Amino acid sequence: MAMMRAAATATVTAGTPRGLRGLLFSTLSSSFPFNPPPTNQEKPPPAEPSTNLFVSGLNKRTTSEGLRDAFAKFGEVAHARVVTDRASGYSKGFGFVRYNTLEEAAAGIKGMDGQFLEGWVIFAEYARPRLPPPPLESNGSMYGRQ
DNA sequence: CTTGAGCGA
Repeated sequence: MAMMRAAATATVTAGTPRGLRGLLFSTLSSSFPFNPPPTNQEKPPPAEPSTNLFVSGLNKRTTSEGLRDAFAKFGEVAHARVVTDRASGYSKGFGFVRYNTLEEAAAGIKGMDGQFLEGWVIFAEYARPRLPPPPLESNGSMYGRQ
């Protein structure tokens, strides 16, 4: 009795890894060849063209002046601002740069995107409009509307 | 380090 069990266990244990591995590999290879990623990873443009530029990856010590000076090489910078938390006064690590024309903005993005600034690689792309104001309707604010 | 806030001219 004992030898039967031992023989069976040994046989199964010895043959399991190879058999399973070969089977799985074969199945996976047939089902998933080196095809391109099945995930529909679309790559839409960063944002619609705008004169406002969003720059991220800034160093904590980088200031609006540094941004303006860095982007002024590709066009006239109408406005440059590094976002900082006014509550604590700490830099959030990103900023915004506005040009007067879309051509300058595009030049600034293509010229500064992926470049190093203050020791950090920065990313530049078109910025989106700021957070929209909430409808904010509540009792007391309405004076007979609705 | 990845989407900002200000109001005095």
